[in-house]
Amino acid sequence: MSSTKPTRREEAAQDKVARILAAATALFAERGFHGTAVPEVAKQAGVGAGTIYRYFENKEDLVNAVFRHAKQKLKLYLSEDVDFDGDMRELFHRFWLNLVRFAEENPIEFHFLELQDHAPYLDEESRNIELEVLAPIWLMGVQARQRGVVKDMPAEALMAMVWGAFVGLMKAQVLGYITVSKEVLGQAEENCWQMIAR
Amino acid sequence: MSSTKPTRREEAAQDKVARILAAATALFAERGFHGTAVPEVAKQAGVGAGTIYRYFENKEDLVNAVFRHAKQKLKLYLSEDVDFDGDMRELFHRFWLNLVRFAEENPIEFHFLELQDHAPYLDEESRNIELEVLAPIWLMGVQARQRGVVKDMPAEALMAMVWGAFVGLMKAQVLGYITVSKEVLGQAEENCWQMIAR
Amino acid sequence: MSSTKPTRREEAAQDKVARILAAATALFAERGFHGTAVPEVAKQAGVGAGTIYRYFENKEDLVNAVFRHAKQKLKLYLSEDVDFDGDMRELFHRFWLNLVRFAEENPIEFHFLELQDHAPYLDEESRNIELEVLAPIWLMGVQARQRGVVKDMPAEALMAMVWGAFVGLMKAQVLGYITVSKEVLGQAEENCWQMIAR
Amino acid sequence: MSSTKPTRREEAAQDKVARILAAATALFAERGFHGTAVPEVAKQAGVGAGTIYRYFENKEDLVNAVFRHAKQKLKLYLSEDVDFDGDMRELFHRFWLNLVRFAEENPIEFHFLELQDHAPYLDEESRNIELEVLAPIWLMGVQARQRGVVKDMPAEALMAMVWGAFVGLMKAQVLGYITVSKEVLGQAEENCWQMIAR
DNA sequence: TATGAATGAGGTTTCATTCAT
DNA sequence: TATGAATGAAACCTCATTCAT
Repeated sequence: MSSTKPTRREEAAQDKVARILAAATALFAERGFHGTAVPEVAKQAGVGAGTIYRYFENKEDLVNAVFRHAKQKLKLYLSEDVDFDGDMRELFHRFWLNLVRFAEENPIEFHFLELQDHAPYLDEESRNIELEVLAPIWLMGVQARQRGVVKDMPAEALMAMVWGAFVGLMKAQVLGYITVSKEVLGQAEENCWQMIAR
Repeated sequence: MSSTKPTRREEAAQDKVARILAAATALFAERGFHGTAVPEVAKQAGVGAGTIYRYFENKEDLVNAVFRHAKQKLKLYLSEDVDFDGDMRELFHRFWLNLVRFAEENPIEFHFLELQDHAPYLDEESRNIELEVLAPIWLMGVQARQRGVVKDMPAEALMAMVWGAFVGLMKAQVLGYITVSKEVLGQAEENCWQMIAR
Repeated sequence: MSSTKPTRREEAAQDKVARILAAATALFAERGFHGTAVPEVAKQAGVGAGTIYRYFENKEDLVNAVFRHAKQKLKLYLSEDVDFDGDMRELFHRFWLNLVRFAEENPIEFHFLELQDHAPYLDEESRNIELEVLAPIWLMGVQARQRGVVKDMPAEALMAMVWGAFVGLMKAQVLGYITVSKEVLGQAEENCWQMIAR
Repeated sequence: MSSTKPTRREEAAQDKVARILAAATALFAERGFHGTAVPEVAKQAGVGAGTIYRYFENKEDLVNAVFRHAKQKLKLYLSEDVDFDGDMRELFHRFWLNLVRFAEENPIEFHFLELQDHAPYLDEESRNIELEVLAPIWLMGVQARQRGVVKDMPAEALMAMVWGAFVGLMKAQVLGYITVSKEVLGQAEENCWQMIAR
């Protein structure tokens, strides 16, 4: 076997990084980048302030790691069980379910990713992963256009509207305006499909 | 009467407040609340740092004023020429146009309002105005539900999705993924209507 | 008159900068660059820690300012009443007196300048002034060589030895090994002349 | 007997201490005491950071050890082949050669020792060794005075000037102002003798 | 009333030292 | 015994706020 068992030290380090990332994600999501102090992250992660700087160059490096970690997870969720060769409505359903599951199982990551203005601190690697996440969705959009199942608009615009509608629902729930039940989510999916379907 | 013509001093003061609000809106929109330094706001507004504190208690008070100012403007735009007694599709069209016009004519305010997490610093007055803005939209939603023109879902959810779809479009444009032409906006309106129409 | 009287604010600022420079010179001379904390400088200067950063970009900028200020003063002292066309022994005497006067009247600056390893933080402007200080001494050395009054060695080496001998005396005094009286200084001058004279 | 042949473990420990001292000397010489981080010393010495604390109480203890080690070496060099009963010029020549050899063969130690302001961290043992190093030079000075071969000044002052002249030469070389050849060093010795000789 | 220099609390980051392995 | 990850005190620096002018 190539993956021999890691030493206890390596385990501890991985655990520590994981705890730092989790704490940072939660605090950045709640208060934004500038509103979060590094020692607060350390405290919530249960480590010393200096420890964070053993694993991350600086605060920007940390937030980029958080961003990449969350996007990577989103990418995994979105790509689950998708079949680009099958029925488009079915594919859309798949993506919708995957997105719902991601938002439900990772509300903090979802909130963090929906924060505006990551741009000022994202490095190139982070910008690349952003594109990787969008790629399969974009592929679906393009195929749907080609097959004539969706409206005659830029695929990117249609995708942006669906994504936005979903985010709008989630935001309204967070703000307490609505409660998003399973049933509402199901209806919302059909609504979105009708929004884009020809 | 209280509204006799203002003295030159009052005019100067109003001008100063206006410049401070404009500068603050732009900077908060660009860098967020915590990422913006009060002296920077003063510099961009062309006033001394201390002057800001003559008109606003502190930084939080300033951001609340910016929030209220932007929301008030949005409220004005949205309420223009709306007729709740007429055709629902027509009313929807009206709201859509008003929203488009607001976003086009006030991109900075629009961006500021779409920033997440105003919550941590909003005071009660600011939260109230938020509801005032939503009221007419909510009224439209409720009426449309009653008349059976829209889908059988919580009106708030439908409104949230439409709003979200519009925001999604705008965001995709800002991020450079699409260009939102007049034509696309018109199609998007019809798309959104199909999303919610029964 | 071109130099109208400065406002009280300008006076206060100049006074503040002077006090910061004085405090920084003393502390850097005593404990070195890395051994001196900026807030300590502020405290000794009687200003807030932040004030230093209004006048100096950062700690490095401060130490460069200290260096330049001290070197500039040394340059003024050294160039007083020197006559390059007269007798070389007389010129040497003049330089020696000037140097003695500088060290006596500005012991802290002298000590600061004799610290080793300014190099790591000196910027170009600071390196330039270093050369300006050496220029007249170097000129004396070269002339003395040409006229055949001093030994047949590189003028720079002779100058370095004289300078070093003087510094050695001062250092021995600081360390408590000797007391350098006026008389000793006079003898030392003659000794140094004999060291270099042909 | 205590000095039986050392075990391999003892050898390893001595080697480790030697490497730590060498690394510390180089880094302290280059960046000063406060500018040098203990983990950097460890890295350059090829040992773990904690290891340094097994052999030295703390950073101050380490720099004292470096100081003593360098001074001890200097003492060895200086005392080589000196004959206090012989000719003074000959003795002076001997000391000069020894000093030159030390500086040439141990440039780092020489640089370290010439750093100003060791005082703040030197302990008593270190101060004592300083005196041990000066003792033979001082003895030469006193004898030369008694025999009337040198000028009628405090011997300490004469020694300080010679030492300073030599240091001045070395410093000018380090700063790039001159190149100190064997020939220059020989002339410099004669110059120094003329400086102090009656 | 308006200014912006001054302040010092608090932010990011480093590093001497410890201690589990 | 040797390691180096972990710590937290303390460094440098920023910025919300005040106040003399």
